[in-house]
Amino acid sequence: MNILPSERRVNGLGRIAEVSPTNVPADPREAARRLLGARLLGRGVAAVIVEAEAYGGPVDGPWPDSAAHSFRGPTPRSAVMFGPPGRLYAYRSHGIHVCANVVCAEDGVAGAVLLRAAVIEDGEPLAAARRGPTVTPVALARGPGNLCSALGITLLDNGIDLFDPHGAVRLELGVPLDAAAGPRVGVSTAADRPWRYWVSGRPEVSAYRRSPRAPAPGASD
DNA sequence: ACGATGATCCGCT
DNA sequence: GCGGATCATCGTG
Repeated sequence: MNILPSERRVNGLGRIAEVSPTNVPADPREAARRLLGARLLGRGVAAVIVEAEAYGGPVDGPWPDSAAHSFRGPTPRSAVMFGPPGRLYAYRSHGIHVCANVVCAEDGVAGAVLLRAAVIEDGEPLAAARRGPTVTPVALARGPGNLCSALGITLLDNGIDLFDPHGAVRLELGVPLDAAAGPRVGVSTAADRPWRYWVSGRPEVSAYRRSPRAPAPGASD
């Protein structure tokens, strides 16, 4: 029920200021777990991450991942993924939505974490204003596109340093949390790989949907 | 230059 | 559960 142990809580959902490393594990799977419970501060809204997915890189890298944008090497869109860790990789999905990743691998290596859902901790009226009048509180930042919308993250933020204390969008790590794990949402390849992590029981976690293009569960790929 | 394809979302049934 | 919106991106020719 609680995101953090009760003695660490602030405002029912909070986390702690003194535990705020400025880096994230290089391995995208460890980084995704580590980002659960982290606080994302974006343009008047604070939100605690409760769902994230790990993405690797090309076949010759440490985490070959055919589902990653970086799989076929750097392109103009995916260039940030090959840069230094701690940066924001923001991309447009389906022409409309913006999705946010935290680059975790070392400079020159592709590896990142897609932020999929968060609990609005502060600035809920602003998040609601961005999302629209019919959206319920648990859905404000449920889903990667909705999360960016609620926090005011746009493509213009692509490449910013999330650990810059003066940045417009910032990240503060929290205490490590237990994570449930399962397959990633909507990927048509590597669809069985359990690289999606979430905080059990949180209603803000998005629903799992398998890509209709993915092979039948359990088929080799 | 063109066609296929989405790391999605929302509304409808 | 299903399908349409909607267009940038990327690979291919």
